[in-house]
Amino acid sequence: MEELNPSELLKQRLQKLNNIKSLGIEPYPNLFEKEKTISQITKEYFSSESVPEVSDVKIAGRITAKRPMGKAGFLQITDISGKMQVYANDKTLPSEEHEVFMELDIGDIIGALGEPFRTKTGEASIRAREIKLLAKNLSPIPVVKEKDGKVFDAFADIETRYRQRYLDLIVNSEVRNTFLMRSKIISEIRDFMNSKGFLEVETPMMQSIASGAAAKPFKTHHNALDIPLFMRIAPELYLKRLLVGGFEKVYELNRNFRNEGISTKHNPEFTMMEVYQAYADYSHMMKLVEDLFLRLAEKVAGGHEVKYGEHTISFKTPWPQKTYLGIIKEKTNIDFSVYLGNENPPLEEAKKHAEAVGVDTKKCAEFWEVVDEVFSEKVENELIQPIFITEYPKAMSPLSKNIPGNPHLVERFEPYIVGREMGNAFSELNDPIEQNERFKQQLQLKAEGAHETIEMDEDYIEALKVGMPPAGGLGIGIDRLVMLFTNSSSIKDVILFPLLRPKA
RNA sequence: GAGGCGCUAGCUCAGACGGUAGAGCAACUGCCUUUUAAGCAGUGGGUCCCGGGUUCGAUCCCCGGGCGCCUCACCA
Repeated sequence: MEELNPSELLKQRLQKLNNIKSLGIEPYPNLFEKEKTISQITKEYFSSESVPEVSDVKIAGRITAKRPMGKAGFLQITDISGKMQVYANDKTLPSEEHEVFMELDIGDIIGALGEPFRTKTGEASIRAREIKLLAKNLSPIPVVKEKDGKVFDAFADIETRYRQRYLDLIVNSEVRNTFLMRSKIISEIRDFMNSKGFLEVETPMMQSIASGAAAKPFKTHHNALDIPLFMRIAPELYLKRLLVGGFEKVYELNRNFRNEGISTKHNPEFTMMEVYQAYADYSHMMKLVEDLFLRLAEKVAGGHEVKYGEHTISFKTPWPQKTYLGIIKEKTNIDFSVYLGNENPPLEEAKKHAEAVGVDTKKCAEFWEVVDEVFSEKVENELIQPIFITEYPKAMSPLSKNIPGNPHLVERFEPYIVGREMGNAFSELNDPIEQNERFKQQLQLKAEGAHETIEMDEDYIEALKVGMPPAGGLGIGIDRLVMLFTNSSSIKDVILFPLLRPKA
């Protein structure tokens, strides 16, 4: 029990708990079998004016409002599907249960059995002839009131909402809806992928080399082997080992971990889907992305349009395409393509161009970092409607395959929606000798001070030497996708328990 | 990591030349047997985020710290 300074509220609740026990009633019974949700009951008994005559409707959920009147009273019960009133008085209930009924609190979980009826104002209700306490609430929940769509005394403190998400879920129905939607979206994605013949697989979350992306990993240690391990920053290289192994269409939908900042768009653990298809290339991945987003829009929003903030996003296919360097030129008039053939493109010149259009390049240590800075400052935010940005410089894409006949550009695209990168895809580099060279170039760039580079993975080169079929690959950030389809502005609003610093 | 803002009752928030605080809801007591932001009457409840300084006196002023939010940086 509570040791230190039980609050007055807690003392009162504990007193009630004892009262209930002294009546011989178990305040935390083992089981109450719920047969129907509130919305099912509503549909079944209250879809017309006249309520069918039955006496044994069973309802269970949490008390979220209480309107007592003398020896009678109404309780508002909320379950996962909705809300319903339960009415009882000293005639409808046995005397002992009536005694408990009178003592019930907002926050208690109860089950009730009784006949459905409409009150004189027409509200769907249950007249209880049996009420069972299922869990006594000792720590009061926020009480939110509502009238005509207007919310009073909203539970709004963001920090408490995230730290005690269960209260947020109990009290704020739009939060509950967002997470119901998240589950639905993820399940739709799996259905979609499975229906296209992709196999869902699981590859290591703990890896001895954190490669496959450019990011800082979390480090841990395995005691028995006495080796360092890293939480994965991407499953990419393992999934491609599976292509070597003969699987032809695989995907993994699970967590990645990156030891980087926290923001409205970043959580250290986030959900990613990666897809690999052998005997395909990036154009197949484009089609897959278009079809997937359109299907999600149809399932979630009932059409090809989704509202996000002030924007209405249309997922009609096909999406437009623009090349990476082309759109930079279009928006800034800087033509970086003239440097493509240059082995060592001049950093200072890039900075001069960038600064001329007002881009701060202080942090950039390398030519292509400057280019990418220009892209994110001057282009990204304007890509509201779905678009594919294509043809990335090879130097920025160490795992992708060249465009045939073009040694400087790779077959790669990134889908952008509402100014955000939603994914990354390319034709997978399967030449082990070239891949080895690309890893080495990454090491070189790192030595020159580039901030994020991809780690060398020699074991992966070994796999490629066995032979990987030509393939297209795709990664999609699922949290951001869910943000888009749930009209959420912070990633914390689509992650049930976002990382927060522990309360001291 | 930097800057800005915030932290007062269980919840939402007021407030005070610096003299240890208040409302609504929730809770408690009484009345009320179809209410629905139920109603009426009454009652209780606070280390005013933490620590230090100034002061006769700090929740308020100053300094330091904690946590959060927003913006920026990095990425997805």
